[in-house]
Amino acid sequence: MDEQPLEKLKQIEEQFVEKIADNMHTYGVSTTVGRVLGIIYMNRRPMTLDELSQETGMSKTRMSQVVREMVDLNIAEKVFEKGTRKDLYNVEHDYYQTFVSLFTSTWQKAIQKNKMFEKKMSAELQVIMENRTMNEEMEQKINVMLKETREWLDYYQWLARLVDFFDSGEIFKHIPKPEKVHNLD
Amino acid sequence: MDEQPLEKLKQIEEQFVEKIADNMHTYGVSTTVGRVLGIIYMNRRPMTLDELSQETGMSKTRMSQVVREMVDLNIAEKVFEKGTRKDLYNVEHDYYQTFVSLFTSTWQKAIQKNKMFEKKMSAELQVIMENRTMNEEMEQKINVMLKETREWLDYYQWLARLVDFFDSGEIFKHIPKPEKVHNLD
DNA sequence: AAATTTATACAATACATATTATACATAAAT
DNA sequence: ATTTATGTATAATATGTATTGTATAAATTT
Repeated sequence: MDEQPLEKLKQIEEQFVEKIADNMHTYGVSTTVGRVLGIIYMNRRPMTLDELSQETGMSKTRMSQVVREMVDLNIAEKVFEKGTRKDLYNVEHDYYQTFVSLFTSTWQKAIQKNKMFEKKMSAELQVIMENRTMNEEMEQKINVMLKETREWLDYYQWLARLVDFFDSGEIFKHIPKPEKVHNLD
Repeated sequence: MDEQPLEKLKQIEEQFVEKIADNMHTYGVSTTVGRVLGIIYMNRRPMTLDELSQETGMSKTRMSQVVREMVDLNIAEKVFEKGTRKDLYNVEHDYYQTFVSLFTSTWQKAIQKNKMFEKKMSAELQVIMENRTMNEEMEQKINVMLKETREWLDYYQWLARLVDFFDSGEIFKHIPKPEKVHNLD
C-alpha cells in the first residue's frame, strides 16, 4: 500500500472510533454516543461542541444532547480551560471504567424504578388475603404470588449488591485487569 | 375496593408482566420480548404461538419472531408435548438465570465481533512501522496506537473472563442469592 | 392424494428514536 | 447598551426498529 503513513494512521484511529461506536448498543447507548466517545478519546484532549459537530458531521444541537447524556452517564465530564468561552468535554480514558460507569448507571436506573413495586404488590395481595370469601384454590394462588413478590425483591436486592460490586471496584479483585508488565515493551 | 379477588389477582399478575416488559430495555431486548417472557412465566406452563398472539394482541408472525429471539438468547426453549402439533415454548423461571443468560449472550456477541479487530489493527500498525520514511513524531504516534491496541485486547480478554464469571455461576459465590429460609413463611 | 394446520419468509406499514432547523435565553465581548 | 457567541428548548423531519399482512413451504390430518 502506497498511502502516506500519516493518512494510514488516521485511518486506523477512525477504525477504532467506528468499532467503539459499533459496540455501543451492547452498553445500552446509541451509536452516536459511542462515536463521540471514540472521537474525544482519540483526540486525546477535550473537545468543544463545534469541534465535535465538525468531526461527526452532525448538528451542534445533537452534539449538545449527546454530551449531556454522556455526562449523565459518567463517561464524559465538562472541563474548564482558561481563556475560552466554549464548553470543553473530556471522556474517560479507561475502558474498564467506562464499562463500570455504563453498567452501574444503567442498572441503578432499573433498580430505582423497581424500588416500590414489590411493596405495592405485597400490599395489594394482603388486601385480597383479607377477603373473607376466599376458597382454597384462591388462597393458594395468592400464596404463589406472595412468594413471587419476595423473589422479585430478593432479586432486585441482589442486583443492587451486584452494582455495588462493580461500582466499588471489587470486581477487579476477582477478575483482575491484566498485568501492565507487557506494556513496558 | 369491590373487585372480585380473582380479577384483582389477575390484575396483579398483569402488573408483574408489565413491569418485566418495562424493564427489558435494561437487558438489551425489546419490551415485547419482556412481555412474552412475563406472560409465559405467569402462565406457569408452556404456551403456543396462537396463545401468545391471543394474550398479547399481536400477530402470530411477530410472536414467532419474538420467541425465536428468546430461544437464541437462552431465555426460552421449545418443549415437546405428545399429542399436539403446535410448537410449545417455555421460559426460564429463575430471575437470576434470565439475567445471566441475557448478560452472557449480549456480551458474547460483542466479544466475538471484536475478536479479530486487535490483530488487524496491530498488523496494520506494523506495516506502517516498517516504512523507512518515518520521523520521530510519527514513530511516537504509532507507539501510542500500538499501546492502544494492547489495551483493547486486554480489555476484551477481561470481558471474556467476566462473562465466564457469570456463566459459570461463580458470581453467586461472591454475591450470594439471598437465603431461601424466609420463603418458608 | 388432497386438505388443513402451522411456522416463517417476505414485503409493506406503523411507530419510536435520532437528528436537524429554528428560536431563544444567557453570558461574554465590544 | 449593544452585539456576538454559545448552548439548549422546541418543533419538524429523517431513519431505524417493531409490527402487520400476505404468501409460501413443510408437516400433519383426513
